Amino acid sequence: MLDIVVIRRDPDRVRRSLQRRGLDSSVVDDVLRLDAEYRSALADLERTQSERRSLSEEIGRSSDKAAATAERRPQLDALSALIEERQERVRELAPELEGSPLRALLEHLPNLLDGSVPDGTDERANVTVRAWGERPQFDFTPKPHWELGEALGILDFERAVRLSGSRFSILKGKGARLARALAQFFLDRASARGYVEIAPPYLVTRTTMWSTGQLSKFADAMFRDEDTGLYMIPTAEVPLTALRGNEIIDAAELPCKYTALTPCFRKEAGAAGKETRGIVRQHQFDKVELVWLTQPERSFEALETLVDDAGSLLRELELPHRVVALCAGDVGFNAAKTYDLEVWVPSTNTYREISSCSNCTDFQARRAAIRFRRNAKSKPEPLHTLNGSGLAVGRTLLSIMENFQRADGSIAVPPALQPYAGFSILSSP
RNA sequence: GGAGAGGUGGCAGAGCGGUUGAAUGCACUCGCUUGGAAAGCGAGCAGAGGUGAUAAGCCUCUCGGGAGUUCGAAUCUCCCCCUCUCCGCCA
Repeated sequence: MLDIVVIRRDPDRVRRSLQRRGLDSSVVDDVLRLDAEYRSALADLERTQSERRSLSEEIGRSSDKAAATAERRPQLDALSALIEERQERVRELAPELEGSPLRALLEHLPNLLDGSVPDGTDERANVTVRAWGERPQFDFTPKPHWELGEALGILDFERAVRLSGSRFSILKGKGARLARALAQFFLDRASARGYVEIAPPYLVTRTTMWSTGQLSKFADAMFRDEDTGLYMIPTAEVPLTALRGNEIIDAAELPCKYTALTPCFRKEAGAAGKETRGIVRQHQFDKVELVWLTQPERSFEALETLVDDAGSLLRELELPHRVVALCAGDVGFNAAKTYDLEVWVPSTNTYREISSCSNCTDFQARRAAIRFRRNAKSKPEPLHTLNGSGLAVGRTLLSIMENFQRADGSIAVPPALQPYAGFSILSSP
């Protein structure tokens, strides 16, 4: 949620950001108009409330309260009627009330883009910041991971479909073990870099989901239980970011860094027909997430650290990859700036997103009411939140399979992972 | 799922219809005191919104959430949520 005060004071900045995202900036005028109406209605209401309040206090002070009430009766009744009327008006306009037009507009305004975000409307305009590693040279034709996996008996798509339908997969034997090893490896590295490991709920309330900004945009992408109204998390970003919601954090405690391994559930409703093969895009996948809560002035520096935290995993696993700064049109709803980490996938001869690291500035913190106090005297203010994958287990697994495949269809395990896996070669049983 | 108890400021904990946004204690901030500290003393210290200069001041709202009764609600009524204890079920 954007700060309404910023919209009031610097509407041009908001318009510019919307335009860069390729969105209609005229909503800003609607917001300003509704906001002015709301504030004038609020002032009217408060004036009337104040009048009635002083009358009530007079009654409270008098010795004969019944007489005092009777005496002021007509005035009180008139004021009460007026208050009711004006309350109704305020209710219609209030930005904090669900269902009000102003709230609806505010809810759908994406975060302000940072100035350093490159221009552009879609992923073609994304800018490669740096690349790391040598792409593997094969003296044979590299196979896609699903072929390798099925041949090795570690991936089973047929039975997964039988159990749960399309976009599910089953890992078996050493495949399952390797996935577990990766998750463990990621968590250990995150801990070493100062992230506190959290085992959060995988089901969260609508309010929690709303507070991290998932609901306005991703509502139809999420699984939800009808009975309880609980949502299955699409990423651990949700519980980790909302973890400190409605709290006022001491500045000395910042930055707070959290990590969690969780399954992520996504309907992938908009992705029909895309990437139906393999384990690239699934309804359920495991991911280790990294989340920061920082002081505002440190958040962009934190973003660079976060990207390095995620990148260090790929370096250790010796997976060739690049870091891409998303262009204006490609940066998500919550984020002010995003870097994607893309890993090399030999079978498609392309880089493929394996981590997305975003600075959400105060956008989520405002919704979730995560605030901090600079010192004992100062007012609470929203802090900045960041999140990034560190990393997606399935996508890492498939990139290891493809990058480390050998002519005989076996797969070498990256040295860093071997202590976790307990084996160095994955071959047919 | 059943029965009971309870949800008040950063924490603990009073208040149970009238100037109470809230006693008291702890924590915290500032000052006095001190060689320095502790203790002691004095002052301050919830959040949100509006207005103002992102000041002071002023105004409104908030005592789990929502609705209601009343001139007036933390206090009374109803609904919901949550926590705790006991019982049941259970990985």
